[in-house]
Amino acid sequence: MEVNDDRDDVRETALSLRLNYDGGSSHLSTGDHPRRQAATPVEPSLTLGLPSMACSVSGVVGRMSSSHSVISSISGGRPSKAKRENDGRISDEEEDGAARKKLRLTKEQSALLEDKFKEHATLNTKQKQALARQLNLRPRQVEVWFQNRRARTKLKKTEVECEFLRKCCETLREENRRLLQEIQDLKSLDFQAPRYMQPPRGAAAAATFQTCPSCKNRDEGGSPAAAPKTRFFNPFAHSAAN
DNA sequence: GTTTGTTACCCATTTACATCA
DNA sequence: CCTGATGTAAATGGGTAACAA
Repeated sequence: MEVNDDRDDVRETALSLRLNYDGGSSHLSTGDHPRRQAATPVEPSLTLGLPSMACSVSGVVGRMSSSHSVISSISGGRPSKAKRENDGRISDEEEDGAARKKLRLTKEQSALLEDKFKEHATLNTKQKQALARQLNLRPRQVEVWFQNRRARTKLKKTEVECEFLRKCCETLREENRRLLQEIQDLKSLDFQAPRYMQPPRGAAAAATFQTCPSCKNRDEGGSPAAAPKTRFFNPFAHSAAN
């Protein structure tokens, strides 16, 4: 068993994964199983991108190509706690009788998986098996990688949407403040509006204000609603009274 | 039409490990 | 150097849907 002590490799792989979030268009592949076709497609990357996410990964990828190892490394660690039974998913423990070890993908494996993910966010059985052979991994590992990759994409998308909504909220809040200030300014102005525009004062108000139709209907219909009558100002009635 | 088994997927969570203070 | 905290990716387990027998 090879112990991976190349921390830079791991770090660069993790970095490239982060930088590649939503980096390419995702397509739902045509699966060989109907269930796959019915699966929820992973949505294409958002056009709304944060500047920090648009940075190029070419430098990272270029450095990644310096390594020539192909077989993924497995690090030592604690023994596995559980294994799944009657599931068809074979754990490391079941497969080789040893404790579960966490596989660390090589840079080449990660890069190829990323490339495939950009082409298709999901894989059908044949694609999965072919990719597994190409990467010297088990199909289950390829499947898990794609599942986790879709989850990361979804999480990133959610974060972007959350940020977008936060900015929308702030914009609306600012607009609300502006409008409230505008109302305040208008109220403070003792401008002489045309008479028909002016709200009635004193005794004239009683003759000018009318019960709104809905309240009127409710009252006449004997509705038990105890809400106070809503009255509204009818400038035309006021001007007609004059 | 209903039941059962299979397959494949998503999701939440756990686990293993690297990194850093 | 050691250690605990933290972040991240791989892996697991549970649930569900579609389909065939």
